[in-house]
Amino acid sequence: MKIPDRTVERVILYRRRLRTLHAAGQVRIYSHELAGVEGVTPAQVRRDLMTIGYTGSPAKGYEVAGLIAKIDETLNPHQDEGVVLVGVGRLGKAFLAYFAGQANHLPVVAAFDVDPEKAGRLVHGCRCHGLDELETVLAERSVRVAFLTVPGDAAQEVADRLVRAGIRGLVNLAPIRLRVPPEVYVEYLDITVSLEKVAFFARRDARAAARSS
Amino acid sequence: MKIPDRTVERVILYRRRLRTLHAAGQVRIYSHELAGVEGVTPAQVRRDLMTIGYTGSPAKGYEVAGLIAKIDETLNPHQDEGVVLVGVGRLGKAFLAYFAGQANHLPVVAAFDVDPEKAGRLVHGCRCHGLDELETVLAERSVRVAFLTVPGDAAQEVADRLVRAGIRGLVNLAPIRLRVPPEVYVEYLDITVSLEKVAFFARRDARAAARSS
DNA sequence: GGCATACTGTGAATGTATTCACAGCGTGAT
DNA sequence: ATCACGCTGTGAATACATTCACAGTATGCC
Ligand SMILES: NC(=O)c1ccc[n+]([C@@H]2O[C@H](COP(=O)([O-])OP(=O)(O)OC[C@H]3O[C@@H](n4cnc5c(N)ncnc54)[C@H](O)[C@@H]3O)[C@@H](O)[C@H]2O)c1
Ligand SMILES: NC(=O)c1ccc[n+]([C@@H]2O[C@H](COP(=O)([O-])OP(=O)(O)OC[C@H]3O[C@@H](n4cnc5c(N)ncnc54)[C@H](O)[C@@H]3O)[C@@H](O)[C@H]2O)c1
Repeated sequence: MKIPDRTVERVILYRRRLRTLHAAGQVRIYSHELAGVEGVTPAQVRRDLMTIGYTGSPAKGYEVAGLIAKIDETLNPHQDEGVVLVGVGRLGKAFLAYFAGQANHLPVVAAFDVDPEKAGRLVHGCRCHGLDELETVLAERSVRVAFLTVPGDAAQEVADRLVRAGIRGLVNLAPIRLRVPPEVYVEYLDITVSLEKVAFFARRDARAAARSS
Repeated sequence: MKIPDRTVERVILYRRRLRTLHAAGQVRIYSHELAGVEGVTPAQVRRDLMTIGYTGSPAKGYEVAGLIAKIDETLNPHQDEGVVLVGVGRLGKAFLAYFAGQANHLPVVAAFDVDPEKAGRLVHGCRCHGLDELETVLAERSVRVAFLTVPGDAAQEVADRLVRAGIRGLVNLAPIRLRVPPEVYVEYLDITVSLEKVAFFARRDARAAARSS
């Protein structure tokens, strides 16, 4: 079953909202309620849930707990898997701090940096290694996903090495497009591009716009 | 002339690459060269340039300098405009540091935080104000775009206030969807969602994937 | 000068995403 | 029991984005 990129993104948003509602004691939800919160149409919500194969009932809507379970099962069929972060600079440290404070099912299990100053230290509870240990740690922890927060001119080189070490997914914060083999998925978070885009659309009469990232 | 979201994004990437090439002395470029670097097809590049109304010549390709000028003119028809940042936390500080080191045509002209500790201080060369000065500063500098790096539970409230103060575009880093009037454009940079998406696609056989953000 | 080349510009085709619109149904009201 | 309601699930329609494919053409070469 193939789930399109856009749908995956929205389903992740639904899940986040559903968890909050579940914690607040809500048992059922209608497509238009979820839609309202996430800024999409009810039809889209129904189509998305159909895509992941979850079925509600016309009179009662969707069961919050059941839907969360279905999403978990669809998106995270395996055990919690660790991710790593390469480039413990300002941005990298902010990320480590942020993820340290979260009970995530995708914990950051290790960080890496060329700077020998940083090797061996704990940064917000996350062990920072020298680059020489990269292959070993990745293999030990069987990590498949990495954050890339190194300077732009080191990014390709580091990405190559990560891919060789078995990484299959990258969240790239460096302002360059990476060349990777087709089986590696890259998500680009390009802050400068986002800013320029917003500056452009802020000028014209933008549609409310949703789109995540 | 309406330029689609996706095209704007790619054009911004082309411009970044073109600036590097121009600095390196390259005078002309073919669609397939630009495409190769940015991970899109040559046909797409040509279509994008057609959309912004730039014309090359079959034998010589596109003129690097002319194309940059055309993109600038299309995307940034006005003078350099300042942007502001609200929420001088870990992420906000990283951004301020980053943009301070760049000669950007979208300079961060002011920052804001509720924390009285931060008010009045200079953070990486950027003046940090208390929230009470928000309306005044925005009006003075006629700022239309803002970064939102406050905690999730403050984001909606701050966004409302920014919109009331005249903001027309937001780059939102907080993990919630904002309710804003339709004339306000919001770009979501949701790091957790990106991570989860990558974790999902890293598992299946991902297509090389481009997509920015 | 004439010709072969390799590109661009673009209509048309294809592919993908979203929305419409409605049949069908379980529920709660009566 | 029966009915009316308001929801879901989904085929079909639409809208949007990408790619194909090729005519047209400026250039450099001989
Ligand atoms: N900070 C921001 O707000 C911001 C905004 C937009 C983009 N970015 C991008 O994010 C990336 C990181 O930004 P930053 O501000 O944290 O930079 P930074 O300079 O603070 O940190 C970069 C870190 O990477 C390390 N590093 C350098 N080369 C490395 C290598 N080959 N292997 C491993 N580690 C290496 C450095 O030692 C440093 O600790 C950059 O590509 C930057 O362009 C940052
Ligand atoms: N740090 C990360 O790597 C990371 C990753 C993903 C998402 N985020 C999101 O980015 C946002 C900022 O993250 P952070 O790590 O910088 O948090 P932080 O707690 O370090 O910083 C938040 C800042 O916002 C200020 N603030 C709080 N309420 C405010 C208000 N009403 N008006 C103005 N300022 C206010 C606080 O004083 C603080 O300085 C959060 O929404 C967080 O969820 C951060």
